[in-house]
Amino acid sequence: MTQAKFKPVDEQLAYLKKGVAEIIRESELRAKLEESLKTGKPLRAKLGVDPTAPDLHLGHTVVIRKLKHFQDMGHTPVFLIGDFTALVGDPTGQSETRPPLSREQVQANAKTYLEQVFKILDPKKTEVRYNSEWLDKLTSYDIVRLCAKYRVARMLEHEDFRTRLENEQPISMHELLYPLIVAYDSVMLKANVELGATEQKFNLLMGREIQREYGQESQVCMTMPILVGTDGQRKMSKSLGNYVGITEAPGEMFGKLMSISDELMWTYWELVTDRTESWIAEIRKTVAEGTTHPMDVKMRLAQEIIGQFHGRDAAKQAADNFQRVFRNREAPEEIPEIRLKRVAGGVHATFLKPGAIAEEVTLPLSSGSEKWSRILALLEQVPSASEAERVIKQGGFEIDGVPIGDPTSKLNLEQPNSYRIRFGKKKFLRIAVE
RNA sequence: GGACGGGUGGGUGAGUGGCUAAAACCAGCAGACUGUAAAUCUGCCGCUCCUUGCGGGCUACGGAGGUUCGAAUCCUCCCCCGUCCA
Repeated sequence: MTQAKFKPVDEQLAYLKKGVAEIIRESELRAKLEESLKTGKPLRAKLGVDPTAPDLHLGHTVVIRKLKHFQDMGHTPVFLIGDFTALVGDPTGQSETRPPLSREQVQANAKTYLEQVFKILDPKKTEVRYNSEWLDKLTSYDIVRLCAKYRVARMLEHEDFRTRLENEQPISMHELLYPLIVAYDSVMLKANVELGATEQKFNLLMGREIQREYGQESQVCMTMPILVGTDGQRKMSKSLGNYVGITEAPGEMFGKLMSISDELMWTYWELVTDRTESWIAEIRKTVAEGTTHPMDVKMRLAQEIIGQFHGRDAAKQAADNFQRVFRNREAPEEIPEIRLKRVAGGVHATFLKPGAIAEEVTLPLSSGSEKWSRILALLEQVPSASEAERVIKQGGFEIDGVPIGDPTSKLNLEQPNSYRIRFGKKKFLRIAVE
């Protein structure tokens, strides 16, 4: 434990400030860093996450990456899993009360969450905590005392509560408890810094006040911008369908990242890569001058991001594949294959995906040939046969490179053959009749 | 507990007895354009069947009944939400 384990305060501060939306207060952060440098004691940086859904997307990583920055600077990342608060439900940004999760769901989510988080954080240096550790033990007495420390009027100042009141939408009692409980977590963890997205500001600030009430020095709040989703409009979220999941296949991620607008790409450089601000500014200048093509910069961005989760090679491969399919308009090198085989009482289908386990189903098909629209629906390549028919009518269907516009065209199930299918923009598959 | 307002397709939201698979907008999908995109334009956008047609059937407006030739629209009961008053 020597003082040399920390870098000079200015250097740390510069590193920690990259991409942040707001620091409350920067002067306090500086003071804490100085104190830690002097005593050799690392700061405790808290990030609380509710495992309400099992899958992380890039939006979540913005703030996790900031926690990593603290780790990089030698401080202690405290990764708090809100297994208790997940049962309460964060009202932030919610227009409705969330359906409560069961303990089992929360446990399961927490596990997969951590696996994903450790793609970014170093598990050996991270303090992982669960807030049920202390929240389960609170007595009614403790809860009443905690509630006594905050005023209703102030609670209702929270924008989400306010707008819900205005819009005549329901607010449940337990939702008012959420910010208080999150603040209490900071007390229990003795957090020096708490990270969160900008929408968490209210909750983070509450931590400052409640810590003071419990005789602790207030934490510094550091908020990160919300990552805009691939639609370029709204925040990235799974329910809006504008997300890039970090466990998604490289090819999938590549496609999604390339679909963001040129303008939005700069935000992604800033929030989900390790490039410095000056590096980003430099390359942005060359694009503005026309010496670098935005598409190439975007492909590079996609590669860098994918590399974080899948490794360099996979990222490179995804890039090559993208080049092939979308720029050269060829079929991808490896496409999923479905083998169909006539059996008694139907047709047996085997799904072969590159790098995945084969799956098998039996389809209730009796006639010798069947319409493509129905086949694709039964194989769950489209939501419904109507949908498939629509796409076919609109020219989104090709067999072996030949557009098929006739919705009545059929697949002969008796004649062994192999077909290379393009369905819509992105879907390629091979169907083999045996 | 009382008074009032409300619950429509993935979302917002129009529609007060037939012309309504239900306006409009958003999202989504396909095609065109392009440097992947974005933007723009065109079309589609409940499910299903076939002879793919301004075709047939089924399902749908919180739930259950009822009135009617016919109900998202009228009636009854129930459930849910909000506001105000207590």
